[in-house]
Amino acid sequence: MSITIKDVAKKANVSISTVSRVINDSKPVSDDIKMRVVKVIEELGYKPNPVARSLVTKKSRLIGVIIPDISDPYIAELLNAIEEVAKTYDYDIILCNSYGSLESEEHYLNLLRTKQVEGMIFLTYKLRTAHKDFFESTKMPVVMVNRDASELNLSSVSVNHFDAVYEITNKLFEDGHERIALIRNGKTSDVFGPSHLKGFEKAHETHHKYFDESMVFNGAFKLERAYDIVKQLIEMKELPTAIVATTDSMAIGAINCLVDHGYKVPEDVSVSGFYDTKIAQLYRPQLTTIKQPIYDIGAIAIRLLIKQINGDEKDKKHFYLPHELILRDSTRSLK
Amino acid sequence: MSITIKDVAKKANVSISTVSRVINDSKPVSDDIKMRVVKVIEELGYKPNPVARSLVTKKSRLIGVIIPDISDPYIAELLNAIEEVAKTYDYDIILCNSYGSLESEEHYLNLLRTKQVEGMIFLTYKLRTAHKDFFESTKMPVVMVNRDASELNLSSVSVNHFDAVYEITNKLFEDGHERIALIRNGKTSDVFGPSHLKGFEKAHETHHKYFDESMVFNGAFKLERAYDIVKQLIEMKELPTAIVATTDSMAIGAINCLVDHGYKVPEDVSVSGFYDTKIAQLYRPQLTTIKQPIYDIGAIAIRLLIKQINGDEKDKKHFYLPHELILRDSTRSLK
DNA sequence: TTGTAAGCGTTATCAG
DNA sequence: CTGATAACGCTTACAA
Repeated sequence: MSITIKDVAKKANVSISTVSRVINDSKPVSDDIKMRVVKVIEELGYKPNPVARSLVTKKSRLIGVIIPDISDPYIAELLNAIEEVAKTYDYDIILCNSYGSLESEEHYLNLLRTKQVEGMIFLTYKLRTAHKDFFESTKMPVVMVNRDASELNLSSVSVNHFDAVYEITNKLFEDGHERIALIRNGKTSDVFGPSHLKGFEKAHETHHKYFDESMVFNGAFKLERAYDIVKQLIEMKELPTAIVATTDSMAIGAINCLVDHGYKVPEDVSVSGFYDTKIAQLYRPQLTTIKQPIYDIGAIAIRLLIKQINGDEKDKKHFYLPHELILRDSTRSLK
Repeated sequence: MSITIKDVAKKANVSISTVSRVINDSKPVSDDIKMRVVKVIEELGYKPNPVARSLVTKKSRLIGVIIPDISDPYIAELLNAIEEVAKTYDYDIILCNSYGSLESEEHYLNLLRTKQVEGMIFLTYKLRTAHKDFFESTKMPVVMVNRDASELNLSSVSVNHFDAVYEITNKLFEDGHERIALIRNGKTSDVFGPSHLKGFEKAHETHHKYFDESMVFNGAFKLERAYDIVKQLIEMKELPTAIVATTDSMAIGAINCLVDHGYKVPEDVSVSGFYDTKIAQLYRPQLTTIKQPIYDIGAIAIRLLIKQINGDEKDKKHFYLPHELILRDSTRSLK
C-alpha cells in the first residue's frame, strides 16, 4: 500500500487535481499552496505511480531496443550510449535480443507495440519485407542503426561505408601493396555490402589497378568464415599482401589463420579491420581499423528517436557520421 | 484508438467481465460463449492493454537488471541468458547500466522500484551499506550474480572461486613452476578476493611451497593495471615463470606487456585467465583460463528470481555452479 | 455461468 | 487559481 496522490491531497488539504498540477507543473497554482503540497510530498515521500500515469497519458516513458547480439562489443557500446542518453531524457530501455532471427524480431516488434513503448531503435543484420510491413502498418517512431533505412522512410544513422573502405584500400595502395583482398560481410544481407565493394573498386580505379573480382570474399560476419577464406588463399597460394576486412572479428579471424600457418602480420601480410571494437587494441598485433564513433552513433540515434516521439522531427533521413582510419600494427608500408 | 475489452464485449454480446474471464481463464465460462469471445478477439486482433492490467494487478511482468558494464563480455553473455529465459516466462527486462557507480546504482534501484518491476537481478563490483539498506527496506525479490550475498539474506549464484584458483595454481605447480604471481581483482571491493587468495595460498601449502606475499597483486579488474604490474615485475627482474590472473582481461594485459617487452608466452612465462570470455579464444596465444558456465549462471539466477516472485522459494541461499579449467596455449609445463 | 459496478492512481475537462 | 468528476482499460468482488 504505497502512498497515492489522494493521501497527499488529504494531508495538504487540497484536491487531488491541485496535487497533480504541482507535480506536473501543468497549470498555475498559488505559491503558498504549492509550497504546502511540495512539503507534504516530501514528508510522505510520495512518488507518482507511472503505471496509472501511463494509462491516462498513453505514454510509457519506455523505449524498445531490438538488437541481434548483445555480446557483440559494437552493439554493447551502442547500448551504453543509448541507455545513457535515454536516461537523461527520463526514458527507460526495454532490451530485446533477437539473435538475428526473423521470428524473434517479429515477436519483439509486436511485444514492444503492445507494451506501449513510445518508440524503438532497431538493429538487424537482414532487413526484410516483414519488417517493412510492420513499420508501414504502425506509425511508431523508429530509428535504425548502422543501416541506411531511408528507403523505408525511417531515420537511420551510420558512418559512410563507401568512404571508409575507399580510404583504407587507398592507403594500402599508397603503401605499395599491389594485390589486396576484401573480406566483406555478406551478400544480400548487409546493406553496406555494395558500398564496401564500390569503395574497394573505386580505390583500384584511383590507383589504376586491375580490379580482380576473385579477391572479393564473403565473410558472413564470422571470424571462422574469414579464417577459412584465408586458409583457402594459403592453400591455393593466392595470398595477397594485404587484406581488408569489414569487421574487426573477421580481421582477427584472418590474422589467426595467418599466424597459425606460420605467416607474420604485418611482415608477410597486412590486415585491416573495421569498427575499432575493444579487441582491436587488445589483440596483438594491434589492429589497423576504421574507427566508428559508436557512442555518438548510439547517442544520435536515441536523440533522433526522442525528437520523433515528441513530434519535433517529421522528415526521416539517413545521417552519416565521420569515421576515422586508425593505423596500428597489423598493416605496414611496403615502401 | 486501439481496440479494448469493451469493443470485444460489445461485438460478442457479452459483458466485459466475461471477456476478461476468457482471456485470463480465471473463472468458468460456458463453452459456446467462450468460443464466441475467442472468435471476436481473433477478428478484432484484440490485445489486452498491459498498462491497465498492471494498474489493477500491481504486476508489471517486468524484471530490472542492474549491471556495471554492458560491454564486459562476461556480462553480455549473462544478459543473453537472463533475457532469454525471462522471455520464456513472459517477463521483459529493463536494463540499467550503472557503470559501477554507487550513485547511479541507487538511482536505478529506486527507479526500478517505482517502475513496479517485480524483481531484480543485481550485479555490482562493490557491495555497500546503501545497497543493504535498500534491500532490507524493500521486500523486493532480488538475486545477485557472481557474488555470495547470503549475508544480505539474498539469493545469489556464482562458481566457487576458491576452488578455481586452487585448481589452476595447483596445476601450475604440478607442471614444475616454482614461483607464481597472482593478479587478482581488487582489495576490499571484490567479495571473491579473499577466496582467490585463499585458493592461491592453499595450493602453495599443498605443494609445500613458500608463500611469498609480495607475489600477490591488485589488478583492479583492469587490463592496464595488470600491464603495469607486469612491467614493474620486469623492471625489478622479479618475473616469475607463471602468472595467475583472476580475469581474462588482466591476463591479456599481462601477456601484452610481456610480448611488448620481448618475452614469449608461454615459452618464457605462463599466464592464465579467468571466465573464458570470447576473447580468450580469439587472442593469440589462446588463453588457459577458468571457464564459468556463464549462461547457466544467468539462467539459474533468473529462474531463482522468478520463483521468488511467485513465492515458490522462500529461503535465500548461495548457489555454486561448477567451473572448468581450460588448458590452452598461454601456459605450458616446465617438465 | 453471467453481469454490474467498484476500484487501481493518474490526468484532463469543465465549472466555479 | 481550485475542485469535482469523468475518463484510461482492466480485474474482481458481489449479485443475480
